[in-house]
Amino acid sequence: MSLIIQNIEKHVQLTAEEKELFLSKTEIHHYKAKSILLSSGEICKYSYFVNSGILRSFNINDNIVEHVLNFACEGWWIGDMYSLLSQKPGNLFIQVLEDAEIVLLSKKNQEELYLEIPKLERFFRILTENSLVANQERLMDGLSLSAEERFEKFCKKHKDLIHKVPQKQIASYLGVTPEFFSKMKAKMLKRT
Amino acid sequence: MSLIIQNIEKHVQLTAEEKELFLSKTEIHHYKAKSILLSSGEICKYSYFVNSGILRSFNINDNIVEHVLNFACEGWWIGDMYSLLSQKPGNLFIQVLEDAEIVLLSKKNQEELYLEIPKLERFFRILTENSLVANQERLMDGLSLSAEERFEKFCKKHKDLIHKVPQKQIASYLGVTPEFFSKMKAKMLKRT
DNA sequence: TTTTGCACTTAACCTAGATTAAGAAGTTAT
DNA sequence: ATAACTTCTTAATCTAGGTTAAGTGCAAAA
Repeated sequence: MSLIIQNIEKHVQLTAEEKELFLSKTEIHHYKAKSILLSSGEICKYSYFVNSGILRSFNINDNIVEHVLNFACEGWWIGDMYSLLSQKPGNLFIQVLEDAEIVLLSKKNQEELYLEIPKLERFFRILTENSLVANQERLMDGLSLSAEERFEKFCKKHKDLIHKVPQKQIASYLGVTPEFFSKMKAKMLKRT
Repeated sequence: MSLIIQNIEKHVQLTAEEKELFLSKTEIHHYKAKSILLSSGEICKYSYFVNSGILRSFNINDNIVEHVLNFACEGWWIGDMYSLLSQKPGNLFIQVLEDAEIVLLSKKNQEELYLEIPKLERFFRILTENSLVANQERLMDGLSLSAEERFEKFCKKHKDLIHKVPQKQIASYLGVTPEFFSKMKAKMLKRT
């Protein structure tokens, strides 16, 4: 059973025909590490589901400073929600960090599927709700926790990622510079 | 035509009967400024839609420090998404800042409505999507903008709120202390 | 009308985290 | 293997924003 169908069936049940229809509207692609799936200024045409590998979304400040919005690994969705919904040019990049197998679902097919399989409207509603809750928590953490506390929370939540992605990108996700992150990490280790 | 129906019809069209059914599943309440509609530790049972007045959601740190998550004025929805979805105790407060007329939609009724009027599944999906996009932008702003820049953005986006809510709460929303906010504001005025 | 209590300001001092710079260590390509 | 890059570390110095504290102005009790 494909990972993406399992993912959907966590929230809504599909018949065999519905599964087939769904899969017929997706494409599977393989990408090497460092590939860019979406660039700032482009219109996002797909939702990306990760079968294997690791992706990240980030934007680049006027300056040249990157800020990581999200990581996605096995079983996660990623995309530029703003651009995907508005069909206007976004300001996110989506990049492969570790060789990846990705399921692509185009916006057009997604909307057709909403009409053909209304249950999917529910699925994506729930997916978006969960994503919103996670984002709100991260927002509040940014307002109320120190960098150390945010890092500890990150470690608990993303054990797998810590040794797989360059730490400068974890620093960026947490909202600190790589230099400060390195210093902080050393201090935390010494304390243990 | 009631404000909440107008709000829904921005995204999906309802028949006269559907409108009636929807409204029959809501309650209208009036609250005085400072009322608390939801406290930390409680399970959130309603989505709140603001007909008039102003609400805010916030949490309180171990310390005693408040952090404003959101403001809601006329035509906006507010709630504790985490608690509402999980039906577990949340950590948000929801409070009235200016005398308000509020439409309450219980979780139970909302779920019944999804079955009775599947179009509403679409409506709430779109609502949640838009909310997620706004949250992601705020998150990125927190990572990449200075307090001044965040304040300028806030002013453009919420002209109405600036003179209606205590500025210590705007400070909190922006993630700075009231003292720093006051200093920053004075500096910005002098510069003009 | 006085008092109590917030909201706001100002100012001195403090610190988490940024910046700059330079070297060490690990990767990738040749 | 070696060159060329990138990531990570360390350290000195700097600053946006926090903390503490005292004072002002104003609205709601009493």
